[in-house]
Amino acid sequence: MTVPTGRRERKKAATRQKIADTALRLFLARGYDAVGIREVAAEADVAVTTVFSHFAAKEALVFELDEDFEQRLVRAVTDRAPHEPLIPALRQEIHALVRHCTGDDAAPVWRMIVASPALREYEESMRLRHAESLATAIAADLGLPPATTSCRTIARFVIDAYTLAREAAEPEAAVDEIFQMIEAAWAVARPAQGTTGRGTDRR
Amino acid sequence: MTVPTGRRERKKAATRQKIADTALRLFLARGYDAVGIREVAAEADVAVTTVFSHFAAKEALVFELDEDFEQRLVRAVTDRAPHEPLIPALRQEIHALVRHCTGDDAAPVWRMIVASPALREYEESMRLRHAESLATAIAADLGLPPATTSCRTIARFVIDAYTLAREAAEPEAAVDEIFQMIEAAWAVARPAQGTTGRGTDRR
DNA sequence: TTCCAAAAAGCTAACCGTTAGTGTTACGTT
DNA sequence: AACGTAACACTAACGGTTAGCTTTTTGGAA
Repeated sequence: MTVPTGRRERKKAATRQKIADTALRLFLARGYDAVGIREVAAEADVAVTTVFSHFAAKEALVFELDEDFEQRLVRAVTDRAPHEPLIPALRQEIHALVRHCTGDDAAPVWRMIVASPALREYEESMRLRHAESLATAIAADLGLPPATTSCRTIARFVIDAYTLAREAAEPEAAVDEIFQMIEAAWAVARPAQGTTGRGTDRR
Repeated sequence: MTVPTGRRERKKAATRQKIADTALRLFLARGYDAVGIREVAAEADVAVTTVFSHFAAKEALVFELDEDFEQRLVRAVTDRAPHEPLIPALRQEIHALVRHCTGDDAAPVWRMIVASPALREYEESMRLRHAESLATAIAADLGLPPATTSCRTIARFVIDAYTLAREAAEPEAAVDEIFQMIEAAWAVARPAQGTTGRGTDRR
């Protein structure tokens, strides 16, 4: 039972990386829609089925780097310091995420995403799944049932903030502006807080 | 230059209707994913290309009835009585829309949509387009530039309200709950109102 | 009435993303 | 050394979608 980096796992990771790199290179060079899966597979010297055994869909090749988005948001809720209120913690995390994807190194990829309707649609759908995870984390943190409406609402508002801020002329200012609105919305939501949560009122 | 209902337009509309009816009937009978476009075309006695000349995609066959959703939201903003505030007008419209799609007659269609990931994804993407239209209408109503962040934010919140309320245990109550949050968010947004709008402050 | 331009519909044939089915190779374990 | 299995390859297909081209229908002009 050798646990760490076996050759098999290394080879698998290498293949995956090779596919992702090849795909991104071709996409950036000639446009996402102009490059087919068969071509990516040929250029990476793998079979088409191998591509789909590593990535769920063609769009997923582009969002490979974006993997930890969901975890970061959830952790911003669960791992925050005691007595730290919820919304500011999320605001800080969204700030970091927006800053990251508007940086110069990520700009070409982002331009490609905006240019392709298929990629935009895929991302939106992905973000909605993230919103569900975030809602669950928030509800758990407050000791509320997982599908509480106010928690789901705030979670979606936070995702909206991320999406809208990126498209704004001044992303950083937009984050603050939208989070002022979210803060106000959360203040009036006041979900009945349970007793199995973290115990201290730091909403 | 005969303007109104020529025979040509009537026949075209009839063909379109026949396709939509056939498709919905087959989808409800055997499941959305189990019925292919070629089968819908054969059953409606038209060519496959004719189906796609009337509907942009397979999913659009299901949302044919939902066509005026966008217009209703926009009109809720533009056609409201003078001095009537914005958010309550939207709340009322969302109430009506939620009531409509949770009614008994629409229930089977709705169940089908929820059961199919492809349809869910398509609907979300559609709603986002609606949010953009709504944002533009709100901005125009206030005499603001079309892409004002606070207007886009509120528009997305309103769409979120529609989506979340439909999935809540008590949809009507959820609409009111979420709109309390939206009202608070809008109150702090306070976008600088221009002078070319409708002139009266009835935000 | 006759004829023409254009809209609507049809047919064929393909493209593209994706998957099922079926091997084959290479690795980790015993 | 032998075995089980994970990774990958190959073929062939399926379903949604579109391009290219022909045929039919229709509204209006000559």
